[in-house]
Amino acid sequence: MKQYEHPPAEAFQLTAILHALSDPYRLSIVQKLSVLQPQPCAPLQGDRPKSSVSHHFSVLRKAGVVRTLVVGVTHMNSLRDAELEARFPGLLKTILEAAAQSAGLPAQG
Amino acid sequence: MKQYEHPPAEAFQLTAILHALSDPYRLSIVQKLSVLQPQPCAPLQGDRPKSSVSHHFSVLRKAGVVRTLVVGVTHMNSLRDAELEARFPGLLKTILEAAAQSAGLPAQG
DNA sequence: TGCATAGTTCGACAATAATCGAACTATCAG
DNA sequence: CTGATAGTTCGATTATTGTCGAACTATGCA
Repeated sequence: MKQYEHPPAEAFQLTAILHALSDPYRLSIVQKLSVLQPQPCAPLQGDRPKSSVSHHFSVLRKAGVVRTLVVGVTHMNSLRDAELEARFPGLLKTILEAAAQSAGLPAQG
Repeated sequence: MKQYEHPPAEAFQLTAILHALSDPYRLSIVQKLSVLQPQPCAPLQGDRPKSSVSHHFSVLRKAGVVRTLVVGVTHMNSLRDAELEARFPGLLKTILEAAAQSAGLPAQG
């Protein structure tokens, strides 16, 4: 049950995080994780082939946005929200709010 | 004195903004603007050739991060902070704080 | 009109990133 | 060991970005 490498919070790079979140597909993964966590890759896959999904998760992992825990045969992903919050306070939350806002402003109008 | 096109705030795309800010050079421009605004391109140029600088400003403009006002022979740039704040509350501020934090935590240690 | 300044546009090239099929690895069930 | 499942790695292709010199545009000043 080999695990992944994850950068420590001190090594997080703001530009890498912004880049990771600047892709709509990856941003949508992060949004989904923010409401249900942890979650395997499969239900987050959408219509993409597995190799693409794997690539995007790897970008998210390397940026420090997501942590992947190998448990049995599935890979459980969760946001590294506490570490992100400690390193870059408010960043993830603000971006998620902005994302929620831009994608069909919920039940208000 | 022809002016530039700038997207209206309603057309801002979160992913485009994140992408614009995910480049270290562009992020540094935005940081400099945040402390002194408005400012022409020249003093923000760093060591890059004019054509590169122009390209990066164009990315920032198209994303809605920067507004460029042509006044006489210089192009005065400022952040569209109020509009950004209205559209994506806290986003720019949080990113700027994160940027300040990651680039050499000031006088503390 | 002529020249300097500030910045853009063009076009070519280099580097980075996204996409996807196919083959592979690891774990679990039988 | 066999088969199934979950996801990765590889390698090739394409698309998007960044970079920069050279030519260009617009304004201001003499």
